[in-house]
Amino acid sequence: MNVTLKDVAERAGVSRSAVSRTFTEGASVSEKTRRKVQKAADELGYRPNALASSLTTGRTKLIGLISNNFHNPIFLEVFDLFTRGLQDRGLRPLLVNLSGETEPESSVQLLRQYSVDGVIVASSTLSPDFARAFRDARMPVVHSFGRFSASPEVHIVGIDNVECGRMAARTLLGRGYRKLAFLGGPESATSTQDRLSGYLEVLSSQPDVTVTHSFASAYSFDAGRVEMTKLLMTDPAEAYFCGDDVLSIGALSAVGSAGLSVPGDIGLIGLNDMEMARWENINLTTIHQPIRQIIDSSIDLVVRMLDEPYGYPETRLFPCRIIERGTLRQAV
Amino acid sequence: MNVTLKDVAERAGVSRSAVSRTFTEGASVSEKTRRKVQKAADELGYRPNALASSLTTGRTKLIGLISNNFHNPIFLEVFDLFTRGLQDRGLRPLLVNLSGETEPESSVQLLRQYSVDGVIVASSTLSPDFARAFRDARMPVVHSFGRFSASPEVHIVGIDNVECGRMAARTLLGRGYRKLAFLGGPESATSTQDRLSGYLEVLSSQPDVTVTHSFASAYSFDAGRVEMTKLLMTDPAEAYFCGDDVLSIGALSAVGSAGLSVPGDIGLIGLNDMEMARWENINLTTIHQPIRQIIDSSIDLVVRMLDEPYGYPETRLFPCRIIERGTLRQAV
DNA sequence: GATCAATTTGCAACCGGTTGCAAAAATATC
DNA sequence: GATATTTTTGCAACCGGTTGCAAATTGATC
Repeated sequence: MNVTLKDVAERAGVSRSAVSRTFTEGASVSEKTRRKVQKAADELGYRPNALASSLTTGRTKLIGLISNNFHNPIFLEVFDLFTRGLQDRGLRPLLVNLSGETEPESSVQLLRQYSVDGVIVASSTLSPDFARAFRDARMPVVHSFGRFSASPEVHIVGIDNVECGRMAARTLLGRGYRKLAFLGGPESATSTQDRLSGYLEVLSSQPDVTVTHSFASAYSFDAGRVEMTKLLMTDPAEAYFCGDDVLSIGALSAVGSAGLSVPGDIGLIGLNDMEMARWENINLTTIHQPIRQIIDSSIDLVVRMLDEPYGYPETRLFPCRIIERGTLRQAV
Repeated sequence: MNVTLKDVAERAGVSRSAVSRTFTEGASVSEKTRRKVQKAADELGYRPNALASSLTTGRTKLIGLISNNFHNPIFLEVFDLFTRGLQDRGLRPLLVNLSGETEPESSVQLLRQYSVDGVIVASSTLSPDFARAFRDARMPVVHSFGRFSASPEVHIVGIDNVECGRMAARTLLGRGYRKLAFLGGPESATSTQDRLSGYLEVLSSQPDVTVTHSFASAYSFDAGRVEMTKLLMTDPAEAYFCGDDVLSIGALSAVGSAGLSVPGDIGLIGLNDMEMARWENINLTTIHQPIRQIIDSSIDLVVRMLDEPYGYPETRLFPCRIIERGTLRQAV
C-alpha cells in the first residue's frame, strides 16, 4: 500500500539499513549511497513511518496536551501558543479534553497506550493529582498554570497566585476603595484559593476595610454574571477582584443589566489580560498573566525532560503586572 | 522498561498470541485462558501499545484535526466539540495548527508519517486544496465548515453560505434599511465570498437599495474594529451584515467609540451565534450556525470512511436561522 | 603495492504487537 | 469408546522501522 523502507532499498539497490541510515540524523552513510537513496525515495515519495520507528527508538514525538478548560476564551490563545510552540520544535500535540473527568487514571492509560514522550497539563482547575499520576507512570510531565509550591512534586510553570491576590488588594486600596470583595472561580480551583488568600492577607490587616468573598461555579461568563447578579441584590461591595477576566466580563454585564455603571458605581479588576479585555466595549482593568512566557517555558521544560527524564522538579514563576484600563476609578 | 505482551504471556504461562487475543475484540480465546491472562495483565498493569498494534492492523485511531483559526473564540467551542466527539468514539485528535501555512504538502506528510486514520479540516478560511491534498494522499478526509458544492471532491459539512447572505439581506430589508453594506472576512475566504454573493443577489434586484461591501483582513475582533472605524469616516451605511460574529463585535466596538449607537444609528447583524453573542453587553442579532450538528456529522462521516474509504463524496448542509437580539431596529 | 586504520555496509536480531495456519484439545455424534 | 467436528492454542512470519556487530570497502602511510 504505502511506500516502505524496503521499496526504497530495492529501487536504490542497497540494504534496508542504508535507507534507514540516510533518514537518521548522525548515522554513518557515504555521500554516494545517500544520494542514491534520496533519489529513490524522492521518486517513490517515501516518508519514514514515525510510529514504526518509535518502536525501536522509544520516541514518538507525541506530547499529550491535556486540559479541561474549553469555555474560557483565553484557552484558545493557550492552545494556539502550545500547538505552535510544539510544532516549531518538531513535536505533535495529542489533545485530551478532560471536561468532566475527575480521575486521572484513564487519561494516563490512554497516553501510555500512545507512548507519548511527555505530557503537559494545562489548567489551573485540574487537581495536582493529574500531574502526579503522570509522574507516577514515569512520563515527563509539566503542569502549566499549576499551583506554586516550594517543594514541587512535578514541574510547575505559572504565576504566584497569592501575590496576584495581594497585588489586586493593594491596587484597590490605593484607589480608595474600602468595602471590598472577591469573586472567585470554583472554590476547588487552587488558583482561586490562592488568589483569595493573598487578597485577604493584605486586606485583613487594614483598619476600616471590609472584605467578603464568593465563588462562581466555573471560570465562565455565565457563571460570573449569575454570581454578580446575586451579589447585587443585597448590599454590594464598592469594588470586586474577580478571579479571572471572563468572570469579570460576566460581572460587568450583570452590573450593566442592573442599571449600574462601571467604574462609577462599582469597580472591577480581573486577572489574565486576555485579548478580549482590551476590546473597547469591555476595557477591563486587569492583572496581566504572561501566558506566552509560561507556555514557552513549559515547552522548554518538557523538551528538556525528553533527554533527562529524572531531573529535579522545578517551579517557574513569572511576574504579573497591573494593566490599567477603565474599570476602576482613579485614586481619590 | 514497560510491561509488554511477552511479560504477561510468561506470567500467565501462555503464548504471546493468547495474550494478544484476549485483548482483541472477537478473537478466539477460551474463558479459562482469558481469565489467566486478565489476572496476569492486571497484576502487571499491562496495556497494549496502540502504536505497535497499528503496525499490523493499519489502524491508529488517530485523527488529524487541522485548523488555522486560533483567534476566533468560536473555535474554542469547535475544538471542545470535536475533541469530545472523537474521544467518545475512541478516537484521538492530533491537532495541527496551520496558522500561516499556505501549502498543504507539509501537513500531508506530517499526518502520513503518523499514519492517521482520517483527517478533519476544520476551517472556512482554508483553501479547498488542503482537503483535496489529503484525498490525493488517499486519507479519509472531511472538510468541516467548507464550501458547498454540488459536485464535491471530498466530503463537505457545513452551511449554505450563499443562503445565509440572502437571509441577512431579507432580514435587513424587512427592517426597512435601504442603505446597506457587507463587512466580510478575508476576501480569499470562500465563506466570505459566498455570503457576499447571496447578499448581493437579493439586494441587487431591489429598487432604492444601495449596497457596498468591504473586507476585514481576518475573522477577528481587531480586524472588524479597524475596518468599521475606517468605514465610519466616510458616509456609513444604515446597516451592516458582518461576515462573522467576532467581526460584528469588533464593528460594534468601533461604532461605540465613534460616539454612535447600535441599533439607533447603525444596525448590525452577525453570523455564527457564538456563546459571546448572547452576552448582555453585546446582545448581537445574528444568524445561528449549527456547529454542534456540523461537528457531529463530520465525525460520523470520518468514522464511516474508516470502514469504507472510497465512498462517494457527500455534501451535508445544515440550515441556519436568525437569532433576534438587540442590534437591529424593529421593522418600520 | 603492502599494511594498517577509519569508514561504510549488510546481516540479523529486535521493538511490541497481530494473524494465517496447522496441530492440539475440547466437544459432539453415534 | 471411536470418530468427526469444532474450538482453542502456539508457532512463525510479518508490520516498518533501528542498531550492534563483523565483514567489506575506502583511504592513509610508508
